[in-house]
Amino acid sequence: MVMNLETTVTRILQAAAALFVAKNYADVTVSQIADSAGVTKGALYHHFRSKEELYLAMMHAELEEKRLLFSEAVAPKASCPERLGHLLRAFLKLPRDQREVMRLVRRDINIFRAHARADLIVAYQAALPMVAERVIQDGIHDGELAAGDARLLSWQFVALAEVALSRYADSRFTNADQRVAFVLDLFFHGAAAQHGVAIS
Amino acid sequence: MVMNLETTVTRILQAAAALFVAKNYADVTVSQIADSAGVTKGALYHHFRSKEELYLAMMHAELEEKRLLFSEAVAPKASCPERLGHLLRAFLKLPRDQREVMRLVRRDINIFRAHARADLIVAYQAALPMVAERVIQDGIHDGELAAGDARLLSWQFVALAEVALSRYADSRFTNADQRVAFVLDLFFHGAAAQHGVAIS
DNA sequence: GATTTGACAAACCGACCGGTCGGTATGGCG
DNA sequence: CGCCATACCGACCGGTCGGTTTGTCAAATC
Repeated sequence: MVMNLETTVTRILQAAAALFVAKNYADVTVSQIADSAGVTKGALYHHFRSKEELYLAMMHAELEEKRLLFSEAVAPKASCPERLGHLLRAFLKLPRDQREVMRLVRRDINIFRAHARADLIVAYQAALPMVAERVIQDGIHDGELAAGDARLLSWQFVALAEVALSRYADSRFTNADQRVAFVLDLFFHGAAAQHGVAIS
Repeated sequence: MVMNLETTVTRILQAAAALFVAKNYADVTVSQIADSAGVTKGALYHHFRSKEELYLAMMHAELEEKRLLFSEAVAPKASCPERLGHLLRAFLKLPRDQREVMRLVRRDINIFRAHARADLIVAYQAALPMVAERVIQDGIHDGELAAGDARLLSWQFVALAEVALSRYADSRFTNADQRVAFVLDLFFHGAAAQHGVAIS
């Protein structure tokens, strides 16, 4: 026994991730997931008690993976903008559908009961906003950022980054550096025209 | 004949809006919509050919309403920040579920076929981002904003505004003015600490 | 080598839901 | 009044989908 248990489970999780990114929760059937993973529905239900449990397992696995990735990206000691730049670059290096997984949380958050929902939000926040929040908190502490609510600012930062990753934005940037610079500049200095700013 | 045709249709549309805000497209049944509107499913299907058509009709009606509202809000001649402030205030004055309707577009956009999807996106963009875009374009033209892609900037602005409308943000602001000022300040001047800025 | 156990397959079930359809009520119009 | 169009009702159907049940086979256990 055991044997390729792990490969089967991970194959199911990967198939589920791909399908849930491509289609709505309700429009993805467990049969499709099973087929896509090369197993039968019976096998799938042998490893997961329900469609919901499978979805949640997939999301938590993905989010934990991202959390580790992003945490490492901002780990080096550097200035606040540099570290947020590292974060953005780590995000950009992900293949498109890996990035899209982050979007699922917001899309599907209201289809689960309160308990599962809260767990998902916690996992999502740990994966991305809280990583940014810690960097921003350091930035506030070091005087690189104006005093303010670090959590709110981190969400704002993530929101700006997401827009800069949209399909429309794809056509506006020629490379990743440009995109990163744009987001950082907007977040730190805003969109107003510079009228000869004096930096101390 | 005719008579309360209009009231029946609008009651169905309103019931649909409320339900689709509260639950996923797939989790809202047409029977629920009919019940909530005080009619039978037969009556509903007398006025709408399908669930999808009903949803789309509801969304287009809502978005057109918002488009008018927002367009009026930014109409007065004023500075770019002032006009964007008007836009934010118009948004804030809406009851919560009216605001949430705007979120539906992003949530449900990928459950329809290409044609309906494109229509929805156009209606959404006309309702909010393009209103902001025109203001931002004027701002760039008048030198209030740094030169840049007005469309991309408008999306960034909307993204910032949405975060500032989140439930968490609710707890960080005591009144609407504070919220508006926060978003405007962040959008125009960024989050960096001010080191004695000289404005011409 | 008999038995247990876990991984998987395949057929199946029950509930639900979008959509249909035959029919009724109402009210304008000639 | 007779005729027709439109608003609306409510029972019903076909299909789908999450989940279950039963069976099989191979590896582990004794």
